[in-house]
Amino acid sequence: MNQPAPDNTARLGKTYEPHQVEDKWYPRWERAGHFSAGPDARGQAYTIVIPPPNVTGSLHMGHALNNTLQDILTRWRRMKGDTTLWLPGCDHAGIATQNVVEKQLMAEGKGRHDLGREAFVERVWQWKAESGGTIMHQLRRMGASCDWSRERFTMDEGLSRAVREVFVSLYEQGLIYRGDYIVNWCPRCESALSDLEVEHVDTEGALYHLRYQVADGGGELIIATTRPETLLGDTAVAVHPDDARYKHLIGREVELPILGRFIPIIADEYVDMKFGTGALKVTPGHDPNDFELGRRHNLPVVSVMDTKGIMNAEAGRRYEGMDRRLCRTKIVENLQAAGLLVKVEPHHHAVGHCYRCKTVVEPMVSTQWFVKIQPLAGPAIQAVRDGRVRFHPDSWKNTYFEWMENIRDWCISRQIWWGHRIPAWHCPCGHTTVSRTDVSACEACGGTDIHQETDVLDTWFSSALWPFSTLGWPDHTEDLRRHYPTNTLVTGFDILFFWVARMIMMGVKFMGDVPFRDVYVHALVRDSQGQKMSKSKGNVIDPLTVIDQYGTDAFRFTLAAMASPGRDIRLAEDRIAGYRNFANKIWNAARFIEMNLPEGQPPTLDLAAAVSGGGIPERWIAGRLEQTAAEVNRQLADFRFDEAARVLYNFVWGEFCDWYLELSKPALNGDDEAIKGTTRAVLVGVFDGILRLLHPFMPFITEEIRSLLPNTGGTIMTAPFPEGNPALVDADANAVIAGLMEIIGGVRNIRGTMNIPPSTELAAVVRTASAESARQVLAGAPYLARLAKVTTLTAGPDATRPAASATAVWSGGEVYVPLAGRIDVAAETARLSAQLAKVDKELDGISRKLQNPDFVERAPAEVVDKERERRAELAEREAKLKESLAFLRDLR
RNA sequence: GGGCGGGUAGCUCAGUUGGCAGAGCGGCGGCCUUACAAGCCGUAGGUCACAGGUUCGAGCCCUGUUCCGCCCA
Repeated sequence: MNQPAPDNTARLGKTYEPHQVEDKWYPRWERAGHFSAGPDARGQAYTIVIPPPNVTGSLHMGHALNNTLQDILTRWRRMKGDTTLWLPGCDHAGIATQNVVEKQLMAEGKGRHDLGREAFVERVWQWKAESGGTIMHQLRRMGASCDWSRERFTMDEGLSRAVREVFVSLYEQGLIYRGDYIVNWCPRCESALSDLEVEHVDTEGALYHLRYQVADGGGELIIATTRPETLLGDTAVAVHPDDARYKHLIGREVELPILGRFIPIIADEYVDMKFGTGALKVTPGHDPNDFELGRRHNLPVVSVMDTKGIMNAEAGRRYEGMDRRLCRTKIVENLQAAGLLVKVEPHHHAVGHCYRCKTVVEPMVSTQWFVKIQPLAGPAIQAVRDGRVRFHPDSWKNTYFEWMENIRDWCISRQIWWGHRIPAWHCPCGHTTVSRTDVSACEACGGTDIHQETDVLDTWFSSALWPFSTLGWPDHTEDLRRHYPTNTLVTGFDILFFWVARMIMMGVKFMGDVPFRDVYVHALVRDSQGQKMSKSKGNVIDPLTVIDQYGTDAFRFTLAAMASPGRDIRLAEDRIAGYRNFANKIWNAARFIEMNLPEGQPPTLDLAAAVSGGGIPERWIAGRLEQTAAEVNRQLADFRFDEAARVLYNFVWGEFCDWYLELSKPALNGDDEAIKGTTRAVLVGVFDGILRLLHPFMPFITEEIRSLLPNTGGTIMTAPFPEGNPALVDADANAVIAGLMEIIGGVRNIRGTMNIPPSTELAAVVRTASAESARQVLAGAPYLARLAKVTTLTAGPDATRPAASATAVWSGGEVYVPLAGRIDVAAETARLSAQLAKVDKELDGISRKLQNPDFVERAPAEVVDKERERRAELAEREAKLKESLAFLRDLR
């Protein structure tokens, strides 16, 4: 400890300045190895794997919330003595990362094909080395206590080995297949997307009604479509088998406009008779539903676009080479000219967009790799049903079941270069060799003219393995043994399907156990208007700006306090300012304590011992600390970060600072050295408990203050977390303090409403229920003097009301404040009448309740007793108020 | 179209087996009180979206309506 400053001059500054403190502690913690789970086992393991952010990403509010909560859990469990591992790392984000580097190339006037695959991938690695993973550094500013020695990247050698093992193993078991199917295709990325990677955006489109001529003079058929340009790929028209309007046409043919091809009219129950005209054009090449329909009816598949969304030769000479959008315009014009366009109706529909680049997705048929998902989904559903994985809030399991039960096969191949290349080698003989190690010859024919599959895997394929691949799987490592299954996954609901569900499937499949026990699902952070933050809206608040402005601790506390389950967070800036003030409050409490410590002799830190020699306020505050500690533990165990934060805030500010610090002053300023000593000890002891309780939420300020005050040495990061010792809870002290608070409140109320300046000294006469109570009140004289400026105090069961006094009612009796010459009878009458009205209103309600025989008979006895007790209290209060009012009337 | 979540003080939000409607910010009045004016003391402010129902008792449970948001098709 530094030299204490002389004469009550504070060594600590008047306001808390977060920046140097933050810059100072983080590197110290990291250097000291406090973040590392270490190789040695100590206590039980507690493990969290980070939801790996994109390597291209930078910290946004979602990350800030997500990682604050993980850090609170991690720091809390670390202080409780667990071997905690919070494993950090990034995701290689295939399409996103490739886009970033392609943009760079574009600026140089080059495309990726100019470089070739190998050079391009090399370039991406180079980009990653230079600018990737900035978010990992930003997390440090959040105070995140990740074990950086175990940082992982999905493209690391080890994780890539895990990917290969899983791919080959699934392939060998027949759970991965390759085939021609219709998939979501992004013409800009020129790659397939999984169903999940398509964002449906409500769009104001149009429904075109087109006239098709039935062959052999059978009249005409009007079909309705939102995508007229795809008619070039139509291979049938479908109607519902029960549709009387069209029954007679089934089996005949229509002439496809423009191309003049003849296609059959088929019947299928898929057709919705109520939609449009009830006649559906069928384009198996460009619509997933039509594709299924086409399979059922053995229809040919015609693709009329290339991979960039440009019409191809199948579209006919007139349209070949046109962009699909232009083609739509042209074709509508041409149909109209030919008299084949019946009408155009406005139409709402959801249009699929690429979630990475927002391009309108084109369903296309191509050769892709798929995971057969049903056999994996079953056991993963079971794991949640059994409670082996629990969701918090619990209701998310419904969403999980809903999705898992309707899950479709997962398209895992992507036509990009950055990612895990599929370990399959194609041979001209037609055989494909899938292997854990690179091969140079076909396993079927031995031919060496083979080439590796050019597709890479969906990034989520590797993310799905994250909870075990990061721990060393497929090797049987010590980390894996100790830390799998991990304990808690903290994540946003937006990746529940992308990631959480797939991790459960893969964990159960390859590890034989779930990847985590608890999934805490947090909400979205919105702006103060409730809008989703987005760059295009310009309403993004940068977490780093917030940190600069208010400090990391205040920011973290805000996020924790607002993390109520099942509700989005509207980030209101004044809320952050409020918690910045809270940090300052804590700082000033430290300042006060520091000023009141004697030079060179730190007080004992044994709180229990100190309390036993302390006064009523000491016994009270120590007990309240323990109750608070118990509550905080309870709430954190239940993932109620908001409740834990609130309990702490209220205790620290509302009880410790507002009351106890004031109550400690008479002793600290007195002459009794023994009392001074115990008071100091309790002050420091309770405050140290507060710092430890707050540490998971506010790591920096708590460490800084603890280092400045007497303590048992070492970092607060590994100081024991208070569990709440019930033995220190003192009901008698609580009651005495509660009474004291009432009396002080009563005097303050009189002072405030009667406009008596705080500086005016008052006398008070307290009527009590007993001599014992009077003794306790009188013992509180120094507190009343300080907190209510009552300098003359008398108390007793028979205390009489002085003339011209204002009255306050407390549960033990009344408080009279003589105000000779000052009392405004009218004002005092009004004040008491207002109180009386309130009491009467409440009393009315309770009386009515108690007069209701049904309530008395049916409600639980303890509830009825409580109400009776309450009524007695109120009645007494009412009587006292009436008495005081009568007294005032007599004064007139 | 199907599903989920939400509507509580002027604003942002709590309200955990149904039993006294709360906090912060803002408002109003008073205070530089030897930790803190980013503070202290006091105080006002509510048809718990609407309509029914269950219950002795509903912000909470049930049904319907309405508005907002999200997910899926």
